[in-house]
This record gives sequence, C-alpha cells and structure tokens, in this order.
Amino acid sequence: MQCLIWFALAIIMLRMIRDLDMTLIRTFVTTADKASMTAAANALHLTQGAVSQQVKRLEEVLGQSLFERDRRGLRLTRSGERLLDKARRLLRLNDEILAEIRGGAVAGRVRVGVPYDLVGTLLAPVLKAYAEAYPQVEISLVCASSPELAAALAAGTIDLAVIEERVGPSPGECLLIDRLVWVGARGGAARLKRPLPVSIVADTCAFRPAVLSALAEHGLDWRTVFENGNIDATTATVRSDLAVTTWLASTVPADLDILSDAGLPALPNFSVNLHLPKHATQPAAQAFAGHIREGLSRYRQAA
DNA sequence: ATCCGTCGATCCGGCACTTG
DNA sequence: CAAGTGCCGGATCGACGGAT
Repeated sequence: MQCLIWFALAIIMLRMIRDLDMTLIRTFVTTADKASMTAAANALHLTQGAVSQQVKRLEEVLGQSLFERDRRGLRLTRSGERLLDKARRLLRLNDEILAEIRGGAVAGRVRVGVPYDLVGTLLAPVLKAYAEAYPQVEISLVCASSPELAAALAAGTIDLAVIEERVGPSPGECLLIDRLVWVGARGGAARLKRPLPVSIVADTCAFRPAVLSALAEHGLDWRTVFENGNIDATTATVRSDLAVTTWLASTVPADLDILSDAGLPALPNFSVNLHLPKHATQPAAQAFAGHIREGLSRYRQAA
C-alpha cells in the first residue's frame, strides 16, 4: 500500500515538473554525440553511473525513452532525435545568456585572413567552434594567398592572419609544420606527362617559388594548367587528372593521391604561422587566436 | 562451447552541499 | 540542524562480441 502511495506521489511530482534541467540536457546531448554513456561520462567528468542516472531522470521528466539500449551501444529513439536539435539550441542559448550577463562576453567583429587551402580543411572546425562559442562576434573571412594576407595585415584591413611560410625565422607564431607534397588523381596519368601539367591555386601562392625552384633544380619541364585563385577549380582540375598540384599533406582530400613515388622533385616543409598585428588586438581577435592555437594543437601533436 | 572484456543498469553506503 | 538531493566508488548483473 505504502509503495503504491509513493508511486502515485512520484507520478504527481513528475507531472508538476515544468522546467528542463540544463545539466540533464547537456548530459543528453553529450551522450547522443558520443553514442556511449561511458564516453559521455569521461567528457563530462562524471562516472558512467551518474550519466546513466541523469539520462534516466530526463527520460522520466519527458515521459519518453530517448535512447534504445542496443547490443553494445546506444541509439537515439525518434523522441531522442526530435529532442537533440532543440536541446542543442537550448544549450547554445544558455551559454549565450551566461556569457552576456557575466559581462565578459567577447563581442564585436573579427576579420580573419586565411589561405585558400586551409579554409575548408584545417581551419574549418576552428571557425565552426569559434562561431558557436562567440555567437555575438561577427566574423569576416578573407581568403587570399599567404603573401596577400601578409600585406592585408600590414595595411590593417584584417585583424589576424594564418600564413603559410617556408620553415625558418618568421614574425609569426608557428602553429604547425607540415610536408608540402605532390598531389594527383587516384591512379591518374597526369604525373607522367611531360611537360608536367601543374595547377597552382594562384600565381601569388606561397608554395609557388618553392615548387618552381624544385622543378628547375630537377630539370623537369612543366606547364601551368590553371591559376585563378579558386581552390575548388584547382581541386576539380586535379581530380579530373588534367594536372598535379602541391598541397600541405594534412589538407589533401581523401580521394586524391599523395605522389610520394612518382619521380617528382622533393618539396620543402612549410610552416603554418599565426600573425597578429603589432599594435594591441581586439578581444574577439585574441579569442580567435586562442581557438586557432587550440584547434591546430591536435595536428601539431599528430605531426 | 567457453572464456574474457566491454557496456549499460542498478544498488549500496558514504560524502558534500543545499534547503527549509 | 535535519532532510533532501546528487554524486562517487565499488560491486554485481545480464547481454553481447571476439578470440580460442
């Protein structure tokens, strides 16, 4: 009898809950992202048991099962899928409110200079993370070759720049060092043609002097196929086997080949450097610099 | 078939913190 | 200050996959 009373009370209490607990929402989103309670527990610095309990509490509050406990993992139920997007929005709003009210919010505008080949590869996750962390900052992205970005920074038309340079002394801060490699279509024949068809994204490209110098030293005849400053066009040219190109190893698309054994001249390593203006930088730019350092640190460790 | 490891669920006692 | 809440660490259980 007493059990029945307690059960009834619990049901009444649950029906009275009108507010979602942000802690439970965060745990739910993390668990969904990781597809594992153990992994979510590690990410949230909790124990697996605590995560299990929080998910269960949220399911009780909502009166819906959010996960299908399945064999060796978790899968979102339809209710879970419906909740996930809204839960993310709730978290973003929550974080935004906290940042604003606490007064330390970074706001304003940041103009970021990024080389063509890094914007969609190494820096894409950095840009995404920054935009999520500082939704009130307006980001202006300037894509250009590294020499053009250096000039723009000196002219004060951008607030910070990521610049690719030959490894060596630089006023910039080295974020990572990567191999410059020859790239061609998978199983393609362009690498064998003479003169070698070479596509370089732009004639001001930072890699161009090093590539031309290597070709000259190797005595290899070559010709330019496409140079209009468009990375997508260059990628399409290479993918179509019309030409080979040179990229940093960590930016090579998975469906293209790194031509390490094609008789092409060895290329030097390049440094990806962060350049900030000499005068004081805005908080939004400082925060962006921090995101880039953190975002590229994993590549630095992997290299 | 059996053993071992992993994962999630659940329970327990203890602890820290909050609330009334 | 007592009661309530939530977490932790530990233990145990069942389900399952992989190796032997």
